[in-house]
Amino acid sequence: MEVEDGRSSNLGDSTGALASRRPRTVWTAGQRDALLTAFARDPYPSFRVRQDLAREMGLPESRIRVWFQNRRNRTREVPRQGAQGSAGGPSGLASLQRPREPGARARGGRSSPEEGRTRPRTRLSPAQLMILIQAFGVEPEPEYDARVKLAQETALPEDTVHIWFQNRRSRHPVCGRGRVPGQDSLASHPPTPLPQPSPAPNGEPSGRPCNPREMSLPAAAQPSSGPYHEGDPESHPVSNNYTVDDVELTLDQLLMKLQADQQAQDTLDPHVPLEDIIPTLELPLDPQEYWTFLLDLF
DNA sequence: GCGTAATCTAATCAACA
DNA sequence: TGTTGATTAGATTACGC
Repeated sequence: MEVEDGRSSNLGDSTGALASRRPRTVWTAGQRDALLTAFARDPYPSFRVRQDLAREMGLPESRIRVWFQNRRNRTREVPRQGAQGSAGGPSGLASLQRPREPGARARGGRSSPEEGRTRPRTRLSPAQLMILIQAFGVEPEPEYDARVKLAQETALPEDTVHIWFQNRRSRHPVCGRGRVPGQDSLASHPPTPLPQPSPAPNGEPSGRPCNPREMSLPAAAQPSSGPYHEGDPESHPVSNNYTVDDVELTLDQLLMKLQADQQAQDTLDPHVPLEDIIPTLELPLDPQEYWTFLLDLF
């Protein structure tokens, strides 16, 4: 599994400043020609085609996907003045209509299932999930550099990390955070610290979930008032006979173990089953039960 | 200053347990 | 059937030339 670093030779380095955004890709004339040719052939290339293009150009597949997204948007744009045809939609769209199945939706719709059409679905391991959830609790909107670090820690492509955060934000909104309209959220937050094993008692992550069900791991033990206990003051302890303190403690241990392993190996192997790690911890509760609880929690 | 890469949200599909 | 990774449209921001 490759980790996209997005720093190909033809990428500009933005002055050495903190990379809140991925350095802007500068296409060569040859690359642009190849992209335009591919776009003329199919504005909705499959994952396989995008991957082939990426390989030819020595760039991450995600750059190819974004180029096609932007290209479609620009091609679709119609003049604001004098535009008409409200009944049939923008006329400029005609050539861009993706072949759709009957009943396919306007958004998120896809053509019929086809081998290699989409990227193979990623199955995140418990260790990878733990790292991501922990990071999300600290910073739900990680900047580019932080995403690259997380990608290295989890051995996932940066793009997959990015998508995971997007999905997570949309499905697990956090209180007290929100994008200010007209403001680039990427530039509006300080550099993202990587997750720490033990948040200070009062140093809870700002990204507190709004949903009581959402117990981002490090924020699990929060007995104080607030949306967490809305209508269910006994909702935590979370499960069985465990208290949140038990969970917090063991999660801390688990994270420290993972980080120690990572330091020892330079990179964390996300494929190491969590069962192999948990028994080595000094747990205040039964490892097997804890493992079951973790699976339930995730 | 313009063109466009990068990023966001929202909606949706679809694989899988 | 619910969860969640992947994809899309559309809008916006900010960087390279």
